[in-house]
Amino acid sequence: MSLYNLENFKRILRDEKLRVTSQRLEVYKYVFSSHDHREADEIYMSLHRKKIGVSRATVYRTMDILYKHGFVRRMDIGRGRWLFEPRLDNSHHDHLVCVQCGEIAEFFDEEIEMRQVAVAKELGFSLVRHIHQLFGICNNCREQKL
Amino acid sequence: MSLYNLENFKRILRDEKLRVTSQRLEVYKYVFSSHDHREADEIYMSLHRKKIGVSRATVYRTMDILYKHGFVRRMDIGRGRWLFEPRLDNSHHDHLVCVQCGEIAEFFDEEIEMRQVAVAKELGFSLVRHIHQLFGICNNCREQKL
DNA sequence: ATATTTATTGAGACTGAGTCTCAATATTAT
DNA sequence: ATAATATTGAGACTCAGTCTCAATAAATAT
Repeated sequence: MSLYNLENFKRILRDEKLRVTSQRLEVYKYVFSSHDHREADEIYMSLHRKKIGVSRATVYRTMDILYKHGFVRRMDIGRGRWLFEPRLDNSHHDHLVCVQCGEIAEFFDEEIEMRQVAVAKELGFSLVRHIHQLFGICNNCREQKL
Repeated sequence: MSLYNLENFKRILRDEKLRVTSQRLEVYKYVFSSHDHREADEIYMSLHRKKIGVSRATVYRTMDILYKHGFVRRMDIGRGRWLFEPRLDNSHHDHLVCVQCGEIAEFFDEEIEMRQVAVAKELGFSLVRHIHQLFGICNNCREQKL
């Protein structure tokens, strides 16, 4: 059972003195309808195709709320673009992306996490956050090349 | 003595059948005049202030050439922006950025590098490249807060 | 319930780093 | 010197994302 169900989102909105609007709920429901990583514009277009009327501005604004309250993760994919994914549990992970087909795998490595903190400390920094993305070629794509 | 001196750049241009133009040389000279990490537009503006006439388009095009031929590194700082730094040696490193003052430190950690390859392999990928940025608060900024 | 207050929405203008166009110009080869 | 062709630059364009502001809808007070 995920912490992040619709009722929880409504509660947070109320706590923050934000209004519970049908648009916000539609965006939430769509984002949490799968585990997929999506761009904000993709979300807007999908809702649009499904005849669910939520403007582009509202989708972007709602994704900000979801991000700021920890409902979704945000992955910088360059050129000013983000990929959002629903946060289904509280575990941290980073991403491994296939440069051929775009497939995304998630990883978490205790050793890397610890070394990051240590490296920062050695240089006189206290670590706040990190971006870590690996790019490679997945098994599928490698086989197709042979 | 760095591999990357002006003569070497000219040689590469000739080898690639690219023309040796005063604009390209000016951009090169400016980028290699310090170790600083700069955005393309900063480079354009600096040359402009120094009354060195190189258009914005040419600065961007020249930075592409420098990047593609390994003269500079490029660091994605989000929202479609890049930071360039002259590559003064062949060693790989990643960055640690102070979220308060923007100071940039460089790091290289053998352990992290090895784990990245291992993690990718475990998930069925062969690693091609990675983005790894740490964000923290530097000693200076921490002290100023006290 | 109804009125009042005020947050939210949406169409479309705007932003800004970066890219592209194409006529004029500069470099290289002959 | 001339021909062939790559490069340049001014400014238009791109595109994800942000902002504006009048109209609308939620929440609150009466």
